[in-house]
Amino acid sequence: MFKDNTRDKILDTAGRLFSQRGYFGVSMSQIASEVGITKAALYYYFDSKEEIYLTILKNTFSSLSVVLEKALSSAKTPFAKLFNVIEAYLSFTLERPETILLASSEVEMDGQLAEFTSQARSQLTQFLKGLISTLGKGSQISEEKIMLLGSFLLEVVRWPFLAASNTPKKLARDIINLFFPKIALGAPGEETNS
Amino acid sequence: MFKDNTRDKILDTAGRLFSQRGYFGVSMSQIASEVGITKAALYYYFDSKEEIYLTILKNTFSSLSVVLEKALSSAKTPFAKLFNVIEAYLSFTLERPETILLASSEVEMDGQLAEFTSQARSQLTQFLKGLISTLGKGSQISEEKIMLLGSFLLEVVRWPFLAASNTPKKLARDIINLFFPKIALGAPGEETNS
DNA sequence: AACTTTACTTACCGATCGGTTAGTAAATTC
DNA sequence: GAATTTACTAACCGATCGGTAAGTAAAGTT
Repeated sequence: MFKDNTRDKILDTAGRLFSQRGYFGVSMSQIASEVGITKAALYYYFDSKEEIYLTILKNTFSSLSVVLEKALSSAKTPFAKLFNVIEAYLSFTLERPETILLASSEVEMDGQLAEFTSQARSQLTQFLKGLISTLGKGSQISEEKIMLLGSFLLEVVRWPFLAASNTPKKLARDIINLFFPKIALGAPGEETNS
Repeated sequence: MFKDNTRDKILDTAGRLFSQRGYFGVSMSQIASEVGITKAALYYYFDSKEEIYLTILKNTFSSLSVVLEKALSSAKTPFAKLFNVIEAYLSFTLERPETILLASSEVEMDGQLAEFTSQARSQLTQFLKGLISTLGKGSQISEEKIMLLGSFLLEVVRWPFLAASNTPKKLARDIINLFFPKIALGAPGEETNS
């Protein structure tokens, strides 16, 4: 489980620190000393502080999209897919608030960072909209609801008191019940095996 | 509308900068130069960077609580109160995302800051819970819903695409419809006069 | 008119910032 | 076993950080 590869250790440590103190709140020396190397060694693996940050973001979003695609294909009915995706999304984000938080962090981003995060965000929104549209035909689901659900999910990771007292499964159930009260969720169509 | 009082100008400018770049992303020199004074002048009005930050937070939360109390007393029926409070809250936060964002910003806060923000947050949650409990007797409203609504409202300010395409009034209506679908909101009991 | 207070500025402080340069012990390649 | 590559360290860079000390022009007080 723990990495002895230095590059990965840098990314893990930096990710944790960035999420706790923000991009500007973390110094290269801090990262280095927590990893147990010198600051110069960071520049052996990365060209700049920004590159470390960007790498963490990209890794996180690529893991997330794998998880979501897996959840999507692990069920048959549209509503079971939706439930699985929401649950997978919640599990992923609530287990690593550190990394997800980065994407919507305080940094008024320049150049690459801005481009990447806005693209990632709209990609996620698109994914959710597409998913919801597969089941929207029969049960009339308003555009407002979809926007609210999308926002809800994109930001859920910021709710520490929600995360603390609920499992992802329970949260997913509550959210589905709230947004789609017509569907009884006592026994969801499929169980994920994660 | 614009302030020529230097102290207020410092708070306005610093608030905007902090919300864009985070606490650590803003330097005292930046604040000073945007205000049009020297860095040393900041220390004539405030003892430290942290004091500026804290002052902004306190001012914002005290304005907010005034707004909420006013909304609460501007309607008679519980549901009209709820609607007015939600709308007032949305108006307030969506109009000044800069300042509200500070309270849940990236800073892993120490001492005073941590104490203040956690207290403010739980105060808001308590306010909402109290409000909802006044109407929860008749219409059964689950604890889950209340928690979700509280989270929703506390974090709504972070949804730029929601804020961009919706008025506070419309958003408030959508949220009420989502959380309390039984109540027809075509014509809310009272209109606020803000 | 002398004095004090207000609202700043200029110039500086040591510490830390992101980043670089030169070197080196150990492992790998040839 | 000589040469090269890997994975770093020690020492340093100019710039900027939060913060301070001393001074000052203007306004207010007595």
